[in-house]
Amino acid sequence: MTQAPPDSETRARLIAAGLRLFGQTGYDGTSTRALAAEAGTNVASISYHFGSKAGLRQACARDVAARVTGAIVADLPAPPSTPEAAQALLEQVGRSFVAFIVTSPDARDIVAFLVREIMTPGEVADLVYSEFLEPRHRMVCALWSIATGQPAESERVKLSVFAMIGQALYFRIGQPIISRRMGWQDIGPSEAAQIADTVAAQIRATIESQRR
Amino acid sequence: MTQAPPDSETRARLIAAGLRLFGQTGYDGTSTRALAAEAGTNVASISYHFGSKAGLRQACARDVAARVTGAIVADLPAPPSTPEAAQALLEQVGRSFVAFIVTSPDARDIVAFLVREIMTPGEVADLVYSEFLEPRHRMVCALWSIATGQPAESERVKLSVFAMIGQALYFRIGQPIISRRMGWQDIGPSEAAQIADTVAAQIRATIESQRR
DNA sequence: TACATTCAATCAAACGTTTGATTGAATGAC
DNA sequence: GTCATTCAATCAAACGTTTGATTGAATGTA
Repeated sequence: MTQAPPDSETRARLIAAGLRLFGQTGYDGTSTRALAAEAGTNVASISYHFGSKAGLRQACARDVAARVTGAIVADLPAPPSTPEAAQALLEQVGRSFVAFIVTSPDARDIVAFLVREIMTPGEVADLVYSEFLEPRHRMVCALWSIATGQPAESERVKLSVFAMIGQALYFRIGQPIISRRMGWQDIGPSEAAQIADTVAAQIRATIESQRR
Repeated sequence: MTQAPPDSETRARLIAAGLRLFGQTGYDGTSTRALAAEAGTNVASISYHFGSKAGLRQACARDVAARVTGAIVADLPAPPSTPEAAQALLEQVGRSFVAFIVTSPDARDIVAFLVREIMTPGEVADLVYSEFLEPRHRMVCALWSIATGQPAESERVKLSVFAMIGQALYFRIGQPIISRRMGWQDIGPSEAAQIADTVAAQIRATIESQRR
C-alpha cells in the first residue's frame, strides 16, 4: 500500500469516496463533483477509471463483497461437531458481527451502501447477493442446523437466520434512533457490548427453543 | 407557506405519489416532474400546495406518522395485568406488525420512506421520531416489562424491543433478498404466516429467557 | 367579479459526461 | 548518455440535459 502506483491510488480513493458518499447521501444524492472532491481528484477520473458514475457504483459493490467476505471468512474455524459448540460459535459470530457493524467507522458506510442497494434491486444488488449474501447466509444456516438439529435448508432455519441478521443490522440502520432513545452520546465499547449481549441472548434463547 | 385547504384532492394525490416515489427511488432520485405525473397534475402544484419539494417530503412524514399511529392505536386493548397476557399480546402485536409490513402494498412505500429518512437524520427524521417512533417504542417496552418483570425503561428491555422491531423490519427491507433465498415468487398469506411464526417464536423464546 | 386552482412555458443552476491539453515516467534508437 | 516518442493519468473547460422553482395566462366555482 505504501508503494502503490499513482493510478491505482486514485482508483482506490474514488472507491472509498463512493462507499462513503453513496452510503451517506445515496447514489442519486451524490454528484460526480462531490465524489471527485472527496477523493481529491478531478471529475474526469471517474469516467477514466470506471467508465461512468454507475461503473464506480458497481466497483464499490465489488469492493464491499470482497472486503466483508474476507473479514468474516478470516476468523472462522472448522465447522463444529456438537450442537453446543455450534451454538457457542453462532453466538460468537453474532457478537463479532455486531461489534463490527456498530463500532467500525467503515461499517457505517458499508452497511448504509448495502442497505440502499438492497432496497432498490438492480444489477448491483444482484452482484452483492450472489457474490456475498447468499453464500454467507447458507453458511450460517449450516451452523444453525448443527446447533438445533433442524435441516439446514428448511424454511424455519432460513427464516430464523434472517431474523438474526435483521436484528443485528437494525442496530446500525436505526442507530440515530437507538442512540437517541437510549440517551447515548455515541456508541463506544460499552454500548456495543450491551447490544452484542442482547443479540447473543436472543440467538441463545431461539436456538434452545428450537432444539427438541 | 401553504395557504391551501388541507383536504384538497390534488394535495392528497401528491402525498400518495411522494410516499410511493420517495420510498421507491429516494428523495434525490425522484424529480418533481415524476411526482406530478404520478399524481396526475402539474409540477407547479407542488409549490402551490407545499411550498417546495422539501415541503412535500415533510407532509409525507406527517402523513406516515398520523396513519401508522392511527392503525396501531386502533386495535390495542387495555394494558394486561398478568405476564402471560402481556406475552400473548406482544406476540400478537408482532404478528400483526409483520402481517402489515410484508403484505400491505402501502406498507412497502411507507417502510421504505421511513427507513430512508431514518438512515439520513434530518428534520423529517426528527419529526417521525418524536411524533411516532418514540411513543410506540415506549408503549411496547411497557408491555415487555409486564411480560418479563424487568423495569420498562431498563437498557435491557429497550434493546430487546429494538431487536424485535429490527427483525420484523428486516423482513420488509430485505424482502428482495429473502424472497430470492426462500425461492418465493411473491409474499402471499402463507409466506407472511411463516414470517409471523418466526418473529412470534423469537419473541416468546426471548421473553421466557428473561423471565426469572 | 373575485377567488382558488391548474396549466404550459420558462428560468438559472446543477447534473453526468466528453473534450483537448498537459504532465511525468517509461521505452527505444542512435 | 541523449533525445524523440509513447503512454497512462490528470486536469480545466465546455457540452447538452435535467433539475427545482417561478411565471402569467387559463380554468373552474361561487
